[in-house]
Amino acid sequence: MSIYDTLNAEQREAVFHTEGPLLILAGAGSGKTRVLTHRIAYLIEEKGINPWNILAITFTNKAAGEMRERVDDIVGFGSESIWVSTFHSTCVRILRRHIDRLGYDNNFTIYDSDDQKTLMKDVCKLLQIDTKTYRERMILSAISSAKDEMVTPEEYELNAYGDFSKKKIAEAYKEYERQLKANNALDFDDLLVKTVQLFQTQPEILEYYQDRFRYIMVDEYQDTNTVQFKLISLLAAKYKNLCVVGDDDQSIYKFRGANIQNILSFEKEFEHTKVIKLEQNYRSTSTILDAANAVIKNNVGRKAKSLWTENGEGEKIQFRQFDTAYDEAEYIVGDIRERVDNGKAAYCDHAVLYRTNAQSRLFEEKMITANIPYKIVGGVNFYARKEIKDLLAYLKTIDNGKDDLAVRRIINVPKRGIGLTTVNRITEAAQQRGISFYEALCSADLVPGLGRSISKLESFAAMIEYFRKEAEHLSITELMKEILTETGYVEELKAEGEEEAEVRLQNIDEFLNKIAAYEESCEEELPTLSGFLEEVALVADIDSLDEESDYVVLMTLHSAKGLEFPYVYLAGMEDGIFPSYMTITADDPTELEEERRLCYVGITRAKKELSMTCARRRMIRGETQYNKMSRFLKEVPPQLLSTGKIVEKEELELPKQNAYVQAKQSFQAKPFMISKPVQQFGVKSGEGLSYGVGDRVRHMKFGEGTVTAITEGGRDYEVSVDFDSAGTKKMFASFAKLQKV
DNA sequence: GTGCCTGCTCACGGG
DNA sequence: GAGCAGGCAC
Repeated sequence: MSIYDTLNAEQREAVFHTEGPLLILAGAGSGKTRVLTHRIAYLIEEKGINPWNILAITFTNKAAGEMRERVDDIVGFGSESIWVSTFHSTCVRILRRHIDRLGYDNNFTIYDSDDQKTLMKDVCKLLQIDTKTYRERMILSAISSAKDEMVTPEEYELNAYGDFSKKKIAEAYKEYERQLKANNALDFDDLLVKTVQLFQTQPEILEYYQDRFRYIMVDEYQDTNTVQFKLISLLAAKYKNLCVVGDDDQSIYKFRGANIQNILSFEKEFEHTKVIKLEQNYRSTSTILDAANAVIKNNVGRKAKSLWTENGEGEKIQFRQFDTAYDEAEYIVGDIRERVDNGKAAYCDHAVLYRTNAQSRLFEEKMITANIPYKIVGGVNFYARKEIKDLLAYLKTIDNGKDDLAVRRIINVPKRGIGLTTVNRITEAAQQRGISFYEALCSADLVPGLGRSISKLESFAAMIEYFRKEAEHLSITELMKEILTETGYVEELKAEGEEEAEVRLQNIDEFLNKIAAYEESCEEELPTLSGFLEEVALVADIDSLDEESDYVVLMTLHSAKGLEFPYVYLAGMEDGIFPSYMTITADDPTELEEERRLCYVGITRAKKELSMTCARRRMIRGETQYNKMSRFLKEVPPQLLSTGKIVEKEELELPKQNAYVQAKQSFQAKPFMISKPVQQFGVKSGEGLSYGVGDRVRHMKFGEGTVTAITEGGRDYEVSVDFDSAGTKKMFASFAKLQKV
């Protein structure tokens, strides 16, 4: 009995087909990761391929981490020399070694979208482009699309012939590129573009990597864009042992240039491609699968596919419509709480998926009140916080003095009396002399009109030079600590004493932890400053989902791709949210199709049970919006849905019950048929609670305290308690389970 | 040069 | 609702 016996016929065919181009069309949950990992094992163990010669590319860090883990499990010896990484980190690893051939320093900086925006602002100022007519983001997204298609600034200009706004963008593109290069920096798109350029201009480097990566595998192939396709085509051109796995129904990244044509071009670019379809689903119940199929079949532009499963029918899909987004969040949180308390599942068996990151806040609040451990994936990047960016700018300045953006960011942080006027004078001088900002600053005495600032500039430069010297023999952690004390950064925050400063200090501690974690994780390779900065730039969430801890996962539908959970909640199923307002109003019907594929991805994440919820009104950007239920919901056959306990009319008009029971009941199951808001029950504040304002109460976690206020908060009572040790907290009566003492 | 206030924009998604 | 740019007073 070998490990390959557990595979079905098609999966085995894919595993055993090792030579030549292979296209695997794998439906959701059809075990494609299993195929890829087994294929790697087969290559090494049965075909005697050196693990060193294998490259597996994924889209997200999360997917890469998961694949890495599974490969380690199955391969055992030698698995660490297989490259398992994202497109972007693959490129960075290559560029770090060879980008000097393209005229960059090998310790280039990577700009995130904030940096890009800052740079573009400078560009627009320089070219006198009015950012009211041409928004920085608009220009940047045009440039990004151009780079995805490998269009150079010069080509862009040629194409723009006669089109005024395109011409403007072309100008900005050119200058943006010039400044990036001057700063020795690359943006995310450049990582791919420059790698392709490197391969196209340096045949011997290309050949080295072709020989190295004799066996290449690409996951989520449907989401590759033109430059990514070019990259793998170049790498695989010599041996043609390229295996790509994709599902056109799960293509959800058209917005960043994903090109479905790549699946079609694949068979053109690589002759004699073997195509294998995986159609048996091992993940979900047939109910969930039927719903997914019913939704996706409304898309016109797709390849016919028939997913099937041997799994049972399972539970119906739960559907609820609520009055407000608060109610929705409470229902979901309460449902999870109940299932965990009943011992039916652990926290980590649950995932809450939503369309936009902004929706996470409500769930976060409710999870905290319900004392449910949770983890938000994605969202505001830790490394995008102000204090962290400041500290990173120090490290970048020390590592790469050409990064003007970084130097300018910290030249007056903490305050050292170097103002905007001085910075502008230096910028000008640097531009005139064609040197970097930092170089100009070092010879400040040559810059006219600086006056008294010169001494301040000199001491700043002396400090950076001192750090550079220290960096030679200190670890990154030690260097960072040195920076924190020498610059007075921590001192300044401590002096503020505000709560916000407190949070920032905690984040700095967290940052030090992350540095330490990086230094530990580099076992053989020496931890370097550049290495750390690179990891930070590429990894959104350094700590990926770890299996050890037990928590509910909150994330966007996009982040959820490739993952699976026994219990999945799709929240915010409303027209205007999902599908988003932009796609509903768009002229292009394919945008709605992309949105529908996203829905398909969401549904097929669920293994056992799926719940879909929506709210009649919710706050968006500070204003209340009234939404209809999502059109995708209506595409699910009604017989697959359950709307929970239907409360009869009489029951609604029953004499007042105990308010606590009522509150609990109303958030547990509020079917969408009820049009009468529960608030109208006519219960007065505090009635039915065993305690009132001024009473002493006990809370499971926070201990004893005094009730200061009770207000009616929609479904439930909101109770404010001044705890003796934990401070004042607001909580919902039904969750807090307060005991009168 | 610094700090505060106002008003504008932003939000669709990830590396 | 939040974060940021620009304007204005000190």
